[in-house]
Amino acid sequence: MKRLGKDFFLRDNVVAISRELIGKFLVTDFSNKLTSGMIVETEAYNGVVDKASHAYNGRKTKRNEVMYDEGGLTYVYLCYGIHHLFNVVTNITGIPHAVLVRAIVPKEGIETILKRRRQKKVIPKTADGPGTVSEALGIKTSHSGISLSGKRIWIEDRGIEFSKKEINAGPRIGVDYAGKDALLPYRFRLDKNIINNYIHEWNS
DNA sequence: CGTACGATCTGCT
DNA sequence: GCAGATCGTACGA
Repeated sequence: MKRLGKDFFLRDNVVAISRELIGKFLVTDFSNKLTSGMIVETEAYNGVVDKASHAYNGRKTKRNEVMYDEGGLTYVYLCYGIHHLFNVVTNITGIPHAVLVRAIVPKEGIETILKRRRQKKVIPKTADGPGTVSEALGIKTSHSGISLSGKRIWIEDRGIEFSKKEINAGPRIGVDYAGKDALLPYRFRLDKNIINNYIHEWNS
């Protein structure tokens, strides 16, 4: 039940961090409603050399400037005019690495999560996809640039470990424009059977 | 200033 | 399987 500290996010290897985040718990606490879920899918974005990254070739705008800040901050931006996508900034100041959280299995605050998602019960699609993750946890673009050491959003290690075999690596979603980089195995997801087992176990 | 489009989701077919 | 929704952001003029 320990919160991941800055040292975890300040490290250099964003791909390794992306894999290690599988099985950790993403927690939010907005207006006294605590909600959480186990991270089961992530994607790594490898900074200036990664064509799929917002920071490719040193690109820096008002939207993505937090990526250049120190690891352990959030980067949330709007996609397709609707979806708020949640990322964790990693590496030291000046190196714009980030990990996109693509799916979680809801754990705490289920009632709040279902209300936010306008659903009656937890199904595999409740927080599967980056837009739905943010909706389930109440994360919006206004939460970009805040610290994971604060009281509103953080990540916990609750001692759940998965073997390499249980975590599949593959190409990232929706980055066809990235050419060769679109093929890199920077997407990590927990085995679907294991995910479904947790969904069942935590809702019965 | 104007315009094109995206690290997507949903509902309908 | 596919189209429509929907709007801030980036970038060129």
